[in-house]
Amino acid sequence: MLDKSHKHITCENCLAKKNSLFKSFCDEQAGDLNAIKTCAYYKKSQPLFLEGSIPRGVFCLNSGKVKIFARGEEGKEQIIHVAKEGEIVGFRAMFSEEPYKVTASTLEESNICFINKSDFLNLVDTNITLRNGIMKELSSELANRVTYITNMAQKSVRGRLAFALILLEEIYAGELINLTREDLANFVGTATETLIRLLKDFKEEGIIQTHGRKIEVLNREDLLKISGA
Amino acid sequence: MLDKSHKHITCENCLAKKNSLFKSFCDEQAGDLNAIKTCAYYKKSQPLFLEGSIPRGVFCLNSGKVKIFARGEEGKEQIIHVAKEGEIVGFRAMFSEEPYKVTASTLEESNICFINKSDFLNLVDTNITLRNGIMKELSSELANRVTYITNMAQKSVRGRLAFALILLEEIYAGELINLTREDLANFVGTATETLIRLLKDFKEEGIIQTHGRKIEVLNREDLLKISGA
DNA sequence: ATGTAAAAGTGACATAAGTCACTTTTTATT
DNA sequence: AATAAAAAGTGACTTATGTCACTTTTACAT
Repeated sequence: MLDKSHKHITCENCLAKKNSLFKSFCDEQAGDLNAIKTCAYYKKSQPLFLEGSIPRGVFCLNSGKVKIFARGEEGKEQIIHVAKEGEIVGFRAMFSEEPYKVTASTLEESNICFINKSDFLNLVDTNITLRNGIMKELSSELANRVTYITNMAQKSVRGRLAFALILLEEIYAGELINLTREDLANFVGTATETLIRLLKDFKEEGIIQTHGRKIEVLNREDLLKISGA
Repeated sequence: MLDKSHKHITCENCLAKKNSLFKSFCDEQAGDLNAIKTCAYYKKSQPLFLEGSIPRGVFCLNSGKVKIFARGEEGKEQIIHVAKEGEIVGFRAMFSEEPYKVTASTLEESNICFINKSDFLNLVDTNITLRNGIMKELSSELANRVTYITNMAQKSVRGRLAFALILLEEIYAGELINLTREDLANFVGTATETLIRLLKDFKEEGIIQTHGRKIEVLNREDLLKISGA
């Protein structure tokens, strides 16, 4: 296998930049960013950081997918978010002086850059656009989580699965949804067996189709309806 | 009944200030704040703002309790937070250019001050301590919601009720918890009937005691154990 | 004080979803 | 290619929780 561990990504040419909090950066600013960031290749299932550890900086996803999860009392993972290229992971922890409350781990091979905490905070202090972007991002995540909580509290598992598939279809834009059944169950908040049975129902109803483990959404409208109920 | 509708609270003397985001404010700053804020008395069950409406400023609770809730598909309230004196309600919406995603409504009679959006944003722009406090607050709320989501997804209703009672005991510090059974059910995320039955169990187990509708926690340790499971 | 509406509480019943114990299939590794 | 290990999937069973249809109690307005 080709060793991609030292693949270099320059911020100026980063394809993910346009979807990121750094989208406002001009070439010069991107150059500055490039100078302070480091780059790393992650294999599938490698952690970026662990719950309980001390935050040292932020992770900027150039390619790949990363799951962010907490653990419930019995250690069961609760996946809070699946991050894709362009997203900055772990910036929340930069502003609270606390250890991580969640773990981040790659779902597939990924290229991920790292910006040191003090460099990042320095950037936030000096760049008003970036700062406003971050405050807006924090706010809108907070609003998203209200929906998330309401869904968890009020919807059936079937409804939550439908909602999760809609979200994941957007995250996997173009590609097929590629998660283990266990990860998907931990995102939806249910038992793996229940999840498999519900996926089977959706298949029989012609709403989705599977290609091995990968899931293709055939009828987004139906999912919306089911998620609404 | 005494008309309290024009009761004036000065920020300099505000008892809630020490628990608020303005705790760092010196007397002079408190005076400036006092000059821009307006004061209002709210009766029980009055809204501060409604889901879907345009945010015009923030609300600073001098006394009383306020519930913040979203509505699920069938219109069922999901209470996300119960705010108490000292808390600033609605500041999240100041940074996203979007309508409110939640409704805020008093749970009891309350004295609540209002700071206009532009004045508030101006304050945030010019006062670094306040701004850092807000970013920290946004971050820690985000972290809290991770726990909230995990609880909703993984705990039994009994466990969630135990957890909710622990939170509410802190919010109603000293006083007895005073919520309708419906509100409590909408906080826990369950049916009112189920909630009532579970409260009965807790009473029979000697974990809580009721005084009319008000709830007194007798054994916090047991609640912690139940919430853990 | 009294009537009315809202809230609290109870009972019976249905079922969505969890658990356990498996088998089968897929995926990696030597 | 063979083997082990992980993931996917199935079946049987239990139960926690929601729903509906009530009664009783509490709180408030006239």
